[in-house]
Amino acid sequence: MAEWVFHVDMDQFIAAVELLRRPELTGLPVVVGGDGDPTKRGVVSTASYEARKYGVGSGVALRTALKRCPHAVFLPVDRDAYEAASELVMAALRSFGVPVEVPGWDEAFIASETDRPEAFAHQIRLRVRLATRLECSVGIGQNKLQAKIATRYGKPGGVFRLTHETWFPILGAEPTQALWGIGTKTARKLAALGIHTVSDLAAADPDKLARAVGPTTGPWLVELACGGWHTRVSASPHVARSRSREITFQADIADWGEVRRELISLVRSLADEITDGRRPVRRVVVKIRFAPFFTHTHGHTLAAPTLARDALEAGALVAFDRFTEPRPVRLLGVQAEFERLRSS
DNA sequence: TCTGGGGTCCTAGGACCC
DNA sequence: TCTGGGGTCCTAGGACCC
Repeated sequence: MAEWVFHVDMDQFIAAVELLRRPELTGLPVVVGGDGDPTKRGVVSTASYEARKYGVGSGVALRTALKRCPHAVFLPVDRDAYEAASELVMAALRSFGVPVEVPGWDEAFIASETDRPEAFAHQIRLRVRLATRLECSVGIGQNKLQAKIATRYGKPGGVFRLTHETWFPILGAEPTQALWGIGTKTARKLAALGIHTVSDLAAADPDKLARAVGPTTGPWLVELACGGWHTRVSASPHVARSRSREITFQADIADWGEVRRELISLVRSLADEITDGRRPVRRVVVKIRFAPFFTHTHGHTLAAPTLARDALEAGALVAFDRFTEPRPVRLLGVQAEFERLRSS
């Protein structure tokens, strides 16, 4: 039997969870984001397929979404509800007794040996639906990259297979941004080198790309374009590197004393979240986005790794005091980096 | 398109050491 | 006495993803 990788991706996950408890909204354009008030600063987390017809998708500003689709139903983000739904989905996937890797709330990779991958994919969809009443799409591939990209072609509610043989016929003429890991910035850099399509990138010289985008990233991009991605599906639990809290103010804050008070409150709430027996924090980083929209960070490495609230607060203030230009602040964030586990 | 919140990994330059 | 080369860590920023 052959080894296949399956990528399970929930359809309009957040919107679908909301529709489960508000069935009367089914068929309407539903937009989930921020605190549900589309006149405030914030972006769309997920829009229902009905709303997407109006150009409202993930990442669009709520105010823009309101203009494009004024009759949409706007709902606040309810993290706890999505995490609970996600747990049910992942439990259903693990019930197959094969390795399940969970890179995000609404998606998972599964490795399994089978000669009938489509049949297994349909089994996955059935089991998820029975456990959660939610729909998903399943991509099938010979590695994680192929499976991940295949899902896109299966959406919504379908199954699609992508292999070494079909990779270039299906993706070769697509723009480089079709690949997972290439965004607008990298696509633009590649275009400047005359690389526009996946096929162009697959044929590019890795050394030349290394000089353009970095020693690791360059050769990796070529490998991506060839449809290779040689990492195994790993069922081992995710070990967090960091934990952060950030807040975008509804109006920019010009009073530096107020920014400082907001920081203290942020770092205290962050400390409360991470004191439950995790690894100690070795470094605290403060992030400030100034008006109109440029971001700076300053960090402070603690004298010794700790989970003590006072030490985290003091560390955050040391980092904060390295910001010397008091300009109006749009966003304030604080990040705790955990002590790294020593390998070997 | 006036741009959230929570993450991850990579890059490049400087410090520091031998 | 004006100066090599390699390794590694730290730091800030960039890019990307969901």
